[in-house]
Amino acid sequence: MVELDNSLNKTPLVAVVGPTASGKTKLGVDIALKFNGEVVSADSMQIYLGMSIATAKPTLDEMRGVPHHLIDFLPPEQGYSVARYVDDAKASIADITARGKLPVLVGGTGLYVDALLGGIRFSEEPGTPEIRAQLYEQAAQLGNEAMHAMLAQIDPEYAKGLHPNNLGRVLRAIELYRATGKTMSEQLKSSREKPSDYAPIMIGLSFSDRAKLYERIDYRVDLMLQQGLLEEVRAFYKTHNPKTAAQAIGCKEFLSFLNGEKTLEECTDDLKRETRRYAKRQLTWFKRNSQISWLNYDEFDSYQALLDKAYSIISNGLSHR
RNA sequence: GCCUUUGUAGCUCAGUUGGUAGAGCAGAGGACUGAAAAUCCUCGUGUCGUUGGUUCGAUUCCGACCGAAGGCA
Repeated sequence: MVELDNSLNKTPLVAVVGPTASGKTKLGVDIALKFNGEVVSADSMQIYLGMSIATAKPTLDEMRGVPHHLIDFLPPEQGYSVARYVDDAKASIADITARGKLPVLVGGTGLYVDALLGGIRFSEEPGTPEIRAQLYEQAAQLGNEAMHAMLAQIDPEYAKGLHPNNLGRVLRAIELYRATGKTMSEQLKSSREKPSDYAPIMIGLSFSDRAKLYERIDYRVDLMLQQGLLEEVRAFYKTHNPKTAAQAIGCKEFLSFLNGEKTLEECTDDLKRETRRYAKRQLTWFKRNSQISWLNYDEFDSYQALLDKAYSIISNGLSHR
């Protein structure tokens, strides 16, 4: 099959990305309302049932009647993965598009967004917990350096770019090789052989003054506490034994308060700090993506002005496809 | 008012037996392919409160002043 102009074959969609607390939820809904769209979340924590305050899930009010996909559907006991996300999101997008509506991807999990929009094809092998467990055991005995050296035997190119302390990734690369005979370097190459199915219009939301974003984060954490974050966390641990979901910021920080190890104030400060750091990591991730049109709140007179700019970027983008 | 302690990086504090200084935290930058709100790497020059004095040389010793904390009146 020959593709004359692959933009013609691609599915248009809007993606709203950016750091936590930058206002993606609101903007996403506004865009969906304006362009007859539905929201597809790209958030590795909002997929889970429960922990609604901690993960800042949109409330029914905030959704304003716009259907939201990939939110609040998985029991916290279950693990999840990028590969599964890509499958799930593809299905949602196909469904939305088939009904003649515009998919609006909204979320801050950079890996999920890029894997989906970049058309990355993951290995067929769905992850092998036995091999992984065995490797971790081995690592506990031999140490990080030894495991890194082991990887260097298998895949020197990939090992070169990895610090030995980044154990998770060292072991994942060994695991992949043992399970499939394929090195991570080979996997990285083959994952990008096919072009993406999507023609995204990407909007990044942030602040040119980092301190402003941090103020918003602090404010939002205080708000979460007023909304009953602590009760939510307490109840969550009582009824669940979460795996991935336990990594959620806003969850793990309060554990030491519930244990009596720290005061509520200390935990709240921890939560704010961790959220700020998370926001910074998100910015680092998205900054390198040249497809993103950035809109900085503090460069607009009002939210409406920012919204108008977003609308015009999208209208423009859609008419060129 | 007097006495004591104290004033060093955004914060908490080390330190220099006199040769202009370093930790933790905060913060910044970066990586990222099946746990990603995770995981990991790199980054420390600041009128050593101000001002005089002693000294070849003072952030370090001495004096005064200013600020802070405590004590006595």
